[in-house]
Amino acid sequence: MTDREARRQQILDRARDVFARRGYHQAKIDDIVAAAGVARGTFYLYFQDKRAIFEELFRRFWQKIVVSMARIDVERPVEPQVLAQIRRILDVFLDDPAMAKILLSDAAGLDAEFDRRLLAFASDAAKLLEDALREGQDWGLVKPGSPSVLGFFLVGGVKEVLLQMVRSSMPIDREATTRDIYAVLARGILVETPKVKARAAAAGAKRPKGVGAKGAPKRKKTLAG
Amino acid sequence: MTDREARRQQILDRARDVFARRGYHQAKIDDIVAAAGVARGTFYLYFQDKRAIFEELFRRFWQKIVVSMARIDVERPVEPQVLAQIRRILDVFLDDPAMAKILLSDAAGLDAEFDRRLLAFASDAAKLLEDALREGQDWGLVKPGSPSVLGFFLVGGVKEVLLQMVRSSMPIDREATTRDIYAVLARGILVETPKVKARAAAAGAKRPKGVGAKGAPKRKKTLAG
DNA sequence: CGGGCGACTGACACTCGCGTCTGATCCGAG
DNA sequence: CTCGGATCAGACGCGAGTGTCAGTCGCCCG
Repeated sequence: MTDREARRQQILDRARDVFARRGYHQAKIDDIVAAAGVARGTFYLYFQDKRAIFEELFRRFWQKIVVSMARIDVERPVEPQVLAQIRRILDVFLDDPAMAKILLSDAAGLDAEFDRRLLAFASDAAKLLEDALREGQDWGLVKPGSPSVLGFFLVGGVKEVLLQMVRSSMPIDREATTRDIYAVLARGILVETPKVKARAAAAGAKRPKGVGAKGAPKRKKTLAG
Repeated sequence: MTDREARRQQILDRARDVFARRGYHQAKIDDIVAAAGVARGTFYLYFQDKRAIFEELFRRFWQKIVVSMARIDVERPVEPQVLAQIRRILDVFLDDPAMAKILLSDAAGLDAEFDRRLLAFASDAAKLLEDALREGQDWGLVKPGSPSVLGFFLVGGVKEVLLQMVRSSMPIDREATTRDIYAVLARGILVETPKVKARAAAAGAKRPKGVGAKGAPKRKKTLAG
């Protein structure tokens, strides 16, 4: 039956490409069978319908992600563990850009049932992350703040960075990106300065208070994703 | 013609609700006309097709966002400006949760043309934000790191927080959320500690290095969105 | 009063893509 | 060579959903 498995895999691979290129709704069965070089009927020999093949792709990639996860051991130095974790996630997504794009931009909005399942995943995982952050706060490793807000922020940040990287298909320095993300986690992006109440009216290149540049354009971007 | 405008607005409002509830693809013209209490034909008197009404909703909301934006003046204290900016964004989205949900989760993946336009928006805005961050780095206000990675991270973080808030429709403390987001921007989430190379093997509740709790579950959440 | 106008209606014809099915073809095993 | 299973090409029927169009209705104006 290794023959059958190979054929199945071939169709899966091509379907993945089509989904990534066109998006779920624009991807027609005809596109998939054409890309896979098989007849229409053959497709239905291996998969019940379009939804089923999409779910299988989704499930397989999800599995890779889950495997890449490791709990942080607070008894040991945390920084290298977190760096390694970030790097693993980057690798999983960037090694399969097509699936990454599908997961990050097409997965939502398929239908009510699929959305429901994603939401369920999301809320389970959010709760776990919340607990992890709360625990970190208890240990004094994580700063105060609503754990759920922090968690969503981190998750969203990583998602967006990955999505943009995959979309623009520009050259990616994974090592540098890992460090950048870690830097945000660890220290934020604004320079820490003593509480200088400097009203700083006049000119001169004296830096005012310790806060960052965040201009109008920023959120523009936000929504475009 | 105020009559005509009113009718148009009525259809727009109801369509917004339907899109928010069902998502773009699941929302049928029949759903919209039923919700608006008009006949099928009437809909086409006011809008060319489903795509057109969606674009109009999108365009209007986008306008509100653009208006809410203000450039950060580095000559004046930055912290209050950034806090106010975060708060304005929160207000725009949370005051119209239906549109927020549509924008944040249904906008991508409509079709090739719409995606293309979103990407254009995104890359323009990303470039502007990149410039802002780079400028901030020149001024010493923003820490080193790839401006584009930082920018995407921030944008993604804000998006995700908003999306989850809108989705779960739980009670929201806008003031506290504003502070939480600012805190991440300004200082990250991990507690800063001196470079203690503490290998810290044994037990004991001594805190190791200054890094945060980020466990396996986290990314699970990531993808679910 | 009646004729015309424009907003509105909803049944209808049409398109599109899905999933099935049929008969032909290919190929390895016996 | 022959048989049977897998595959092929593509025609087919079908249901969902769209956009249209002939017709209705209330209103105003002469």
